[in-house]
Formats: sequence, C-alpha cells, structure tokens
Amino acid sequence: MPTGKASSTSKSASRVTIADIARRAGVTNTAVSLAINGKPGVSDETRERIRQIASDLRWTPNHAARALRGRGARAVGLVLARPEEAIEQEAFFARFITGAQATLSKHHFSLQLQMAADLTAEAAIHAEWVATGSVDGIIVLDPRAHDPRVTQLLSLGHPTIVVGGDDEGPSLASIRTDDGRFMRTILDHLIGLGHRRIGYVTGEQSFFHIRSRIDAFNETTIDAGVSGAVLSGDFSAKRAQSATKRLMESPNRPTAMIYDSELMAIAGLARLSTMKLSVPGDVSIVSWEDSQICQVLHPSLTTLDRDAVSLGRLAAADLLRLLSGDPIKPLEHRAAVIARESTAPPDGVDGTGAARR
Amino acid sequence: MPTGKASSTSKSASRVTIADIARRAGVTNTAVSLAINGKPGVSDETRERIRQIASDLRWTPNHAARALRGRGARAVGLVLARPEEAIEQEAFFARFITGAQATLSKHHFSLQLQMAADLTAEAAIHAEWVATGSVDGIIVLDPRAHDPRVTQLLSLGHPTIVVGGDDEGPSLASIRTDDGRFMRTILDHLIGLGHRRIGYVTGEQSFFHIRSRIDAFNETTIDAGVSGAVLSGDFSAKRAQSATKRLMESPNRPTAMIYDSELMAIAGLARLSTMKLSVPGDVSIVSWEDSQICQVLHPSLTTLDRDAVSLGRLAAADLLRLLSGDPIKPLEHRAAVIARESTAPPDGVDGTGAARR
DNA sequence: CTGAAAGCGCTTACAG
DNA sequence: CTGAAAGCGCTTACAG
Repeated sequence: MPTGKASSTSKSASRVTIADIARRAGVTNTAVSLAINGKPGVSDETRERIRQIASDLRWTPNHAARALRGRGARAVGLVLARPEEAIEQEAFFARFITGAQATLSKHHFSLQLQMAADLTAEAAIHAEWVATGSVDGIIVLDPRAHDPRVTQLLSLGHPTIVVGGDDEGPSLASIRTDDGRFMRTILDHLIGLGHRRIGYVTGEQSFFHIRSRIDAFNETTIDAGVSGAVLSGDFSAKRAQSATKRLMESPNRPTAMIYDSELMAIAGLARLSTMKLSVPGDVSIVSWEDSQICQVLHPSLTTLDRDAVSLGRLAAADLLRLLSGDPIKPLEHRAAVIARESTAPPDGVDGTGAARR
Repeated sequence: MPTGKASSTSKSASRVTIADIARRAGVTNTAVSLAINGKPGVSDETRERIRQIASDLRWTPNHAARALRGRGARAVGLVLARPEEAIEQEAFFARFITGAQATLSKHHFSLQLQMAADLTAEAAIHAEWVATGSVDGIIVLDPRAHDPRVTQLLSLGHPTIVVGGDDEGPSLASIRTDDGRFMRTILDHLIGLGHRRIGYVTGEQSFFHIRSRIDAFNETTIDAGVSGAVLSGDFSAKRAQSATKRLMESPNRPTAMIYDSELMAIAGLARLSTMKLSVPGDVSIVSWEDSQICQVLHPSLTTLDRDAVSLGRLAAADLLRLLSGDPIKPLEHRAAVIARESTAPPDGVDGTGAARR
C-alpha cells in the first residue's frame, strides 16, 4: 500500500477538473479551457466568472493531460556531463541552476536535471528527451568545438540554447559568454598594475570557451608586448600546482598568474606559499570565477566575477523566447574584475596606472 | 513558428506508439502494454517478441500518457529553500543532487528541482506538487524542529523522505544523519590530540541537525571534563570571524576550533592569521564538510567527510522504496574525520593518544 | 460566442 | 491467454 489513495471512495475528494468548473459555471469544458488559457471565444464577463470559479475550486492544470494533448511538457532539460564523483565547478553549476530555475518557475516551467558521465551519455539523454517529448527545450553547457551534442540537436531541430557557443540555427541559439573579452579585462588589470611577465594555467582545453580565453590571452599579450606563458591544465588542483611550480622555476618567472578556476587558483596559492613566494609581494594571482571563499581567504583573491546566477536566468529566458517564437535578443553576458589583496604592482613598480579600467 | 513541427505531414514520422507495435506484432494494445510492463497475461514467447519489436521500432513510453492514466509522474521533487543569491552550501547541494539523480535515473525517474526563498514558499511548492500530481514523492532537506513542511506533508499523506530528521509516518520516513555521533567523532579526534579547551562556531540553529550537533558537543565536552565554548553563527563568513575573534580574546582561549561549514572554517582561519595566531601551532581547526579546497589550502584542513553524494543516493533509494511499498531499511549515513595539517596536539602536549579513534 | 465530439498514448477492468 | 472498450484531463477543430 504505497501511495495514499485513501480518498478513492468519495468522488468529491478526487482532483478538480475543468468539467467541475464547467458544471458550476453552467458552460462547457470548451468554454472553460478557452477562458483559462486566455483564448478568444468567450466574453470577458464569462471568462472572469470562470476564472473566479476555477480559483474558488482551487483548480490546477493537470500537466500530464496538457502534455499529452500536445501543449508541450512545460519542462526544460539540462544535462551536467561530469563524472559523478568529481564536479569541480560545483559553485558555477549551483548558481547557474539557481538562476535558470528562478526564471523557469516564473513561467511555470520545470527544470529537468540529469547527470551524465560523458558527452556520449549526454547526447543519448538529449535524444531520449526529444523522442519522448519530455522536455520542450534543452540547455547545453560547456560546448566544445564541433560539439557532437550541438550537431545532434541541430539536426533534431529541438529548441536549444548553447551557453558559451557560437552556433546558430533555426531552432538553436547561442549565448555569447565573451570569454575573450573577459580575458582582456583581466590582462588590462594586470598590465595596468605594471606586470610584464604573466603566466596562465588553463582549464580543460577541449571546451570552446577555454580556447577563446587562450586565444585572447595570446593575442593580447603579444599586442601589448608583454611576455605570456600558457600551461594547459584540466581544472584539477594537481595540474594547477605542477604548472605553478614549472612556471616559477623558469629562468624568467612570471610576476602574475591567471587560473581558470577558483580551485586552481587556491592550489596555485598554496604551491607558491610552499615555495616561499609571497602573494602579492612576489606574485599576483587572479582567479576566474568568484566565490565567498575567494573573498575570505588570506590574502583574499582578485577574481573575475561572472555572475553565474544571471547567466542561468539569461539562458532560461532565451530558451523560453525560442519556444514561444519570440526573437532572441543577443544580450551579452557581463563580468567584471573584483580587485582584492592578491594582485598588486610587481616589485620595483610604483603602481602607476593601477587605477586603469 | 517556434518548435519544429516539420514532420506533421507524413504519418510515419510521428511518434511510435504501442499501437504501432501491436500492429506489427499482430496483437492488441493490451497485450503490448502487458508485455512491456512485465505483467501476467501474455506468454513468455509473445512477450519476448513484442519487446523485440518495441526495441526495433525504438519505442519509448510517453510519460504524459502514463501519468494521466494514473501510473504516477515518475518524478521526485526537491526544493532548495535558500535565497536565490546566497546558497552557502553549494557543494553539499551539488553533491546531494548528483547522488539522488544517479539513483533516480537508474529507475527512470526524474528529479524536479525548485528553488524557494523560504520555508513558506517551499511548503507552497510542495502543496502544488501534490495537488497537480506532478511528483510521486518529495525529499525534504534541512528539517527544523517541528518543521511546518513535515507537518504538511504528513497530513497530505504524500510519500516523503526527510533527510536528517526523525519524524516517521505511514507515508513519511526519515534518514538519520547522525550529526550527534559525528560531532563525537570530531571531539574524539581533538581530545585525543590533547585539547582541553575547544570552541565551536555553529551554523543556523533552527536546523534540526545543527541542534543535534550542539547537544552532542555540550554533552561530550561535559562528560570528558573538557571546557567547551559554543558561539552561534548562521553559516556566514562574517559571523564566523567575529565569533573567532571573541573566542580568541577570551581569558581562557580555546586551543581547537570546530566550524559548521567549509566557508566558516576558512573565514576562521583567515581571522586567526590576522591575529597572528598560527594553525595548528596555536589553534587547531576542523571543518564540518570536506571539499577539494580544504585539501589544497595551506595549511590543509582537517574535515568531517560526510559524502553527500551517497547521502543523495540513499535518500532517492529510500523514497523509491517508499513509493513501491517496500520496507525502508534504516541505513545510517556514514562520515569520517579526515585528519590534515590544521589539527595537531596543543602546545606542550606530546601528542600521546593522537592515534585514538 | 457556444456545444458536442474526437483524440493525445496509455492502462485497466471486463468479457470472451 | 486475447479482444474490444472505456477513460485519465485536457485542447482543438468543427458545426451551430
């Protein structure tokens, strides 16, 4: 006897349906449906009366019935493709989901969340969602160059928003996260402080947005006549530490470091401390992605604050627009450098220009 | 023209239904339904043939139709009651969701995730879920003493699992998170190292499990003849820092500190460093909740590792059992102290007994 | 503007 | 074991 189906005896206790409303209002089901959904076909007066009765009766729509009738599932799907045990970017995901969920709720959409071990598993979930019609639209995170998920979704024609991609299609739009521009903002901050040798430890290079960061890093340092050193990482603390060590032991060691995540930045900070290098005395540090921990650390970390909550909201809003056929306004995602204790002018520089940006 | 309804012209392109399978197999819809759902009424031979055809045709069940027919939504609901901008325990939630989702997927259930600003909003979401039948069961996190959500769900009779509570009912079960026992484990570690004055900065006291921790802290320190000092916090870095300062300035300052979250522990660490107190030289620190950051910090933090992923799995599994009417086995949630650099014997103690536990 | 009816895809009594 | 049919709650052509 699992679920409490106690009330199956009395008819009155069962769910309120539009038929109940119709009976009370003395109209047909059709009229009720029209009234509730704001469609033409009933007088304003009748509509108001029906709506009043619906709310009196505490009627709520049956999603299953609506979905079956072809009105869509009123759900949006999001797959997090990470190995179950190792979600490195928890904070980003939690915030993104929070934002997306907030916007979706407002429009009475639900968020279907699934975890997948890899891209193949993620694509399989997408395919099933499309086949079963269980979600009206899909959000794709962390696109790769020539991403198989995007290719599939494009050919399936299922409404999709790609966060941080640049693909476009009749049923697919991308949110430009502008990682290149953000990288330039960080470099402006560092170069403005007087740094001339800058190291960069990257996240997983297969991500499209990480490649944008790397390209921007290389171009900007070259244009500015600054020496830039890129070491590829994988978002892990371990790689961040070994890369930091290598950079610091090089004959021409950087005076400033950029890390692609909070965890990597903290790992780098710890490694520097082991090497008796002080932050920001000997080396300045910037973390891509802000958090309360960055703020509270000693020294506190200068970060790029991307506001993942609003990015989630933006993605959901765009997907909803795609679903309703409204044009997507290519709103750009914003971010800013939050300067804290971990960045300062390098030794021997008086900090002129530090006020830039 | 929002969704791509391109294929409405040809009949063949529309979704595969059990009618298609029935036609191919030369049986009725009834037989197909019975065969697929493993119910008696068809021969093993026929069942196998039907299942083969279903998979050949790449048939997938239509959840909406099943839900409408009363088979349940095959969804589980979880509300995160936090103000949108301030999810302090991101890591815990992310891991819990990961675990719950993994178990749910295996059984073809989806996870409905909603955010709410407070308990009232959360209870309203629960009520709507029950009214619309959009979830078969609900998971409640962070229960309070006399929690209004639990009271409501109990009276609604909707299948519910409370994580960290102790309420029981015909349709409601609790997972004992055993916070009291975990607190004792932490104190064993600290007392074993030789600490005799221990401070504890708590999280939000309205949480049932935080009260269990406080009770266990008080009882255990009293029983051990150790001086314990509790200062109430709210999971914020700010309160953690002011509490740390107050404790350290007291005439009889603690030689060890326990913090109810990672963020609070890091905030405390930073405050100690400002006060020129070294960790673990002057003060030992323990964080409730482990993370990669705790591991990478310098000094690395001793933590209580709760394994939120498996807690999520456990909650989902129990809810599924509740749904199917199977008995819930009251499996206990496990946790262990991971000793790292931030804890050591206090000054003047040689560490005898440090091997305890 | 209103009524009567079909149908979305499935499951479940009810006869054979 | 198999068939024919009703019905879950809604929306949407189709007549009036």
